[in-house]
Amino acid sequence: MANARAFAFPKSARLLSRRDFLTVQDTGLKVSADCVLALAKRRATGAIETRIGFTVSSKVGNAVVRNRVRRRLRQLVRTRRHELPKGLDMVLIARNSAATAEWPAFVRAFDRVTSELKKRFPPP
RNA sequence: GGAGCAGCCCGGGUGAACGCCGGCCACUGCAGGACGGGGUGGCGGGAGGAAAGUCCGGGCACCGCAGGGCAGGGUGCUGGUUAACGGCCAGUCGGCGCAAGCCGCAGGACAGUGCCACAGAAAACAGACCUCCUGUCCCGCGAGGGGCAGGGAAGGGUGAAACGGUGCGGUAAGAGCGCACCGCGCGCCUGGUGACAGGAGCGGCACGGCAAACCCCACCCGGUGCAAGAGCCAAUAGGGGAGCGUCUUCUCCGAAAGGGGCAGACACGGGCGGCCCGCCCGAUGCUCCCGGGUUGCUCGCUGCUUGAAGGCGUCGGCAACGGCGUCUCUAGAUGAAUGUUCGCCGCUCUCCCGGGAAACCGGGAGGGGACAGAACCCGGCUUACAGGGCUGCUCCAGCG
RNA sequence: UGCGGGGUGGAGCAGCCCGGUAACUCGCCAGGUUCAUACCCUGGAGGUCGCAGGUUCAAAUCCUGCCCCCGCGA
Repeated sequence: MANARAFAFPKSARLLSRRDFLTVQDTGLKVSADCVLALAKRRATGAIETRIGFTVSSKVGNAVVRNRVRRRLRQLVRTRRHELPKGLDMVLIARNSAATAEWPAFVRAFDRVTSELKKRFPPP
């Protein structure tokens, strides 16, 4: 059943409230990669699923640009979510350069974030 | 063929892989008193002409509203149109353009107040710096200069603007002093619903400009906004603090001190969501302050023949628009869906190769493809926009 | 989503209401003073008044439409 929808990205795998964003941003671990800034924190209880939220501020561009950046980030997370460590809360913040970045730049940035997080949060 | 004006329309298409939001249906099975929630599958739907800016106008919702007045805001040629508008349509006037057309916050300056820098003699009510003319006196051989009395405002100069303009006559010099044309004012006639236009006449020039200065006039406007508001809701929960006056008549309890009740007066406080008059309220209740709880959920919200809805046809109207008939049903998110990646086709630009005298044709490679993302819903306005299409019209040139 | 404030030499700010000359401080340049520097004294340069259009004889100022920055409430 899990294989049938391996690339799904339902709401249960996303951060949805302002409180969650703030705790991750205040106490989480920073990983910087080109056009993206990632923040991660291990979830308090023994939850398995990694939850991810996106932040694209108005400094990045107008509404069309912001939507495109957020959809590309979500596409990355959707297809390669299984590569990330389990049981984390993450926030991906788009930098200003994300407005003009091409698709390969997003892929390289995600590679950096993934390898860095695997070092910081090794599987038990 | 070139240059230009106006109006309308389009805003890439298609395929694969993997996804997101919502609706309906089926199966599954979690919880169970019930509403419900999860998973899987199937079938439909899923951004714009400006969705933008938030500049106006409405719908809808709550609050307020006996009545009156004052503030405040808006609009501003006329007539229509509309749910309404600062929008739109038609016309008038003024300006620009050879023209098609375009632009205009375009009421009132004898209701009042105010301002008009610098320059200039003088800046709004008339006045006279240089000067012109007449008479007379003085100085000087003379040319001429000066004083006084009077007439005049044509000429010079300053300015954005100088108290009608141009021409002819007239005069000592001049002056609407007279005449013609133009401008201005007044009433009359004609046309028009009206703004206004045209005509003949009279007056003999008085009444400078600025109201996108205060203002006056006419008309319009209650406030706040879907985080409105309603339900789940039991809750006006439970808790702490402060305030609720004075005097008088009558009366009740009491031996008295004092306490209570009704009514009135004067204050005080509160409410009437801009203010005032005015009105209402003030003792098992009311008002204010402190403090506590809420990642709240659902409806509103997106269609039940819906809705100031859209398409087509027809009728009325110059048109905006309206009547009738018929067809269509068209996104509903809430850390916020409507995509991401890779191909192909079409458009366009550059380069290379081949053919050709050239226009061009065939093949290959590379690049470009705008402005911009619904957030309660409509009607407008304004602003941004690669490229393309259609219709009508104007001017110029050539040919027939 | 509603509302408020601001944009003036390189920097900070007046002037705007009530139209006519853009003032001040710091900084910059030149000269003086000093053996030299600083302080001080004298003189000078430097501003499309955010952009566009309009009203007016005349606009930083008044009106209209845009752009940008900052702040506040729900």
